[in-house]
Amino acid sequence: MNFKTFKQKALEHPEVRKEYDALEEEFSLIDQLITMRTKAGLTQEDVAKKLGTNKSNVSRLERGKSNPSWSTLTKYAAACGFTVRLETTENGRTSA
Amino acid sequence: MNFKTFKQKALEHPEVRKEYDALEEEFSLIDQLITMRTKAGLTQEDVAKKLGTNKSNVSRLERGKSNPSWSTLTKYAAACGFTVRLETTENGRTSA
DNA sequence: TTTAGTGTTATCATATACGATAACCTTGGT
DNA sequence: ACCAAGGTTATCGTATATGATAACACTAAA
Repeated sequence: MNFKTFKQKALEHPEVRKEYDALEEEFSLIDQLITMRTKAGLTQEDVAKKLGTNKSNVSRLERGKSNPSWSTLTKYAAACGFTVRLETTENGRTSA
Repeated sequence: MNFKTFKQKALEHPEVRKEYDALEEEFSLIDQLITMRTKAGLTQEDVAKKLGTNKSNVSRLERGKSNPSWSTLTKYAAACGFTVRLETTENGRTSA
């Protein structure tokens, strides 16, 4: 069990999850995908069904084996009960 | 001249830009792309060169004629001097 | 240890993003 | 009116994202 797996597992526990939510962390796109699903308490198959696809494809996405399109990210997030937005940061300052 | 065009034009003026930066607005992905480039003071051709591609493709992207991949968004932003991040918002609350 | 649930990998087919090129349109300056 | 800069559109080729299916791996619980 590596750290990423550990983190995702930990999020399944309400207390951990609660503390975690308090933080504003920055991590990889993949981490964010997995975290959304974990927070939603869904399996890859659950998400796949909502997306009208298969769990293998969800796995591929979460394993970073592809370079997802914006709509894929949007749909995946929606299936997990999230909305997404592109946060852009100009060299130095943060912005719209 | 429609509103979107007007907004982009307005951003070229320093005073407008300055006031605009103060706001945290939320708009479409395309708006964000165009705004990044406008803020950077670059032409589509400028960005295209930095990306190693052609202005026509940049136009296609900004006109919403495609469904860009995450890496395309990242590269485009970098060419404009920005970094991007996927902001995920869980139904109701905001999160990582 | 077997089993069920979950996730992973491999492979193929199809849709589409992206690059290249060329022609065209729009607008501002002269 | 002309011109040049910036932006748009059309089209084609290639790479790759995504869907479908099937086989495999891992873990926890009985």
